[in-house]
Amino acid sequence: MLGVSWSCKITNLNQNLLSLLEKCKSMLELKQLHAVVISFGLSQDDPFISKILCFSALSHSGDINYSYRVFSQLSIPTIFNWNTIIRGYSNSKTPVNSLSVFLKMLRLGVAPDYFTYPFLVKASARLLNQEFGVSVHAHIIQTGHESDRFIQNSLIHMYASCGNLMWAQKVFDSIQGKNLVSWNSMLDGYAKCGEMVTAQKVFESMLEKDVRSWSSLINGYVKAGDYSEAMSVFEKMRAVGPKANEVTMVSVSCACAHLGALEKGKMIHKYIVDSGLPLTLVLQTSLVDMYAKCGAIEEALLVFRGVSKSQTDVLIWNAIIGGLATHGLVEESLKLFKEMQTVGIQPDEVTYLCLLAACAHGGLVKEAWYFFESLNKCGMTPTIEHYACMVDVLARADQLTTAYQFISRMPIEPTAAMLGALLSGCINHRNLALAETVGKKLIELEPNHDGRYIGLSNVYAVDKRWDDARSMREAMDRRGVKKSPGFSFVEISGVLHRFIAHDKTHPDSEETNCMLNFVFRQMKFSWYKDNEEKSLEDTSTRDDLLLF
DNA sequence: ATTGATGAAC
Repeated sequence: MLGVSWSCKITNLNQNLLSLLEKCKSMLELKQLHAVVISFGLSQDDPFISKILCFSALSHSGDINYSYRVFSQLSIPTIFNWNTIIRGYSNSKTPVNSLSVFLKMLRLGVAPDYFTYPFLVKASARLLNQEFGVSVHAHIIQTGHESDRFIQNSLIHMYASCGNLMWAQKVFDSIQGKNLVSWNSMLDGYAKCGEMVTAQKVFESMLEKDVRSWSSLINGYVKAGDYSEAMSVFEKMRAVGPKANEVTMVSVSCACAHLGALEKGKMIHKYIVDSGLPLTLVLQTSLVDMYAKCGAIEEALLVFRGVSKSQTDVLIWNAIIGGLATHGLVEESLKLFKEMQTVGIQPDEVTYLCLLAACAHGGLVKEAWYFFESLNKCGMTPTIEHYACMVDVLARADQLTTAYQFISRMPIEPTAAMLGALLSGCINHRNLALAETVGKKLIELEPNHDGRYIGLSNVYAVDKRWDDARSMREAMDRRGVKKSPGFSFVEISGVLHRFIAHDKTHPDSEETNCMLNFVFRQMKFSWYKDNEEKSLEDTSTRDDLLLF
């Protein structure tokens, strides 16, 4: 009697424990339940251990390292346990550990199964390591799993991620009975590699399309820099396609950001709210960035302030700090940086880049040096962009010699953009001797870049060396450098208008130029008022050359 | 139990 009752109680306890493990929400809770499992002597008991491994390896609030520690205590892990760990690492920050665990498995003579390989292939894809991918592929063939569709689909993605579209296509062609995932993986592969003509063809030949197909195509156009095409695919999707989701909207708002299309951006925002899509942090970040890039910094702040501080991460702080910096709202930008530290978000390399950009706009040399040094103190290595920003700060603040020395003492080679910043500093602050040296260096560095000749020509023009200035035009012709026409976009009532220099095809071209001339004359007038000592004749000739 | 996607700076 007693035995039956006890075994009944234990069964109940086990059931309760299992259901508690299934409902587990946090690592703290999981550790408490794990303690119970251990105290009941069940630490080798598969159902419990499997649940513990799954939560800590796969859940969003899990901890893969904890999972691995539990795993390594097992005397005989099941294949399911092995797969859980490999899968967990494949989604982690260190996918390379998936491959270490795989090697361990092979050394112990444990046979992987058809669940193991998709995780391993994913790990190789995330590492962008084709060598790993190919060895995993070899194992797949050796163990006779090459016609598993899950495995084949993951191989397409891996090869495409590594830039090997030919092999991705080969795997795709070999699939008997391709499914939507096969098609989407192939489409996404072409789109990610910027092969938009092929991507478009694949998309059109698909009989069945889902939200991922559309999103891949849109995102491909965004990554390829064809933002208007991305927008028109989205319009078409709204008309005939499936309902857009968060990923679609992130791509679309990124396209608006690059187009500076505020009206469209606002429509996108409205669409997100109206269609009841959850405003996730990723989406909010892209909205903040979109509004900032479209010049609507107030709207950007509104979206940003709508996120509760405890939900924020470094990316959204960077978006708003950088947005304020480009709007010249330097004080606000630095204030938000302080606020970010109060909230406890650690700044990263990009944060410092935004801060340096703010300093450049505000002429804050001391602060820039402080940030540049804190970057080093926090154990981060300044990138070429950080150095470029510092040069910009110094050049704008008329510390040209310091800027020049800074460049020569850098541990890396200077970029053209960096010398360009120095050059414009030299021109603005009339250090023409240094300007000429830098201008010549720039042409040496980029002899096929039209702007570099114009840069040096501008130096001569400011110096009134008109013949030298004109000779730059000849130097360009001699070397066959073509001046590519400049163009800009203007959005009026949601319609994008493109203006190319000297292009008169726009219906309102005449009226626009009339207005521009008016504005230009006004500007000149106020410039003359501020610079009365400069002679009128000289400047008109100079304008001519500066604008060629 | 499995495969396919998205955000920040330059």
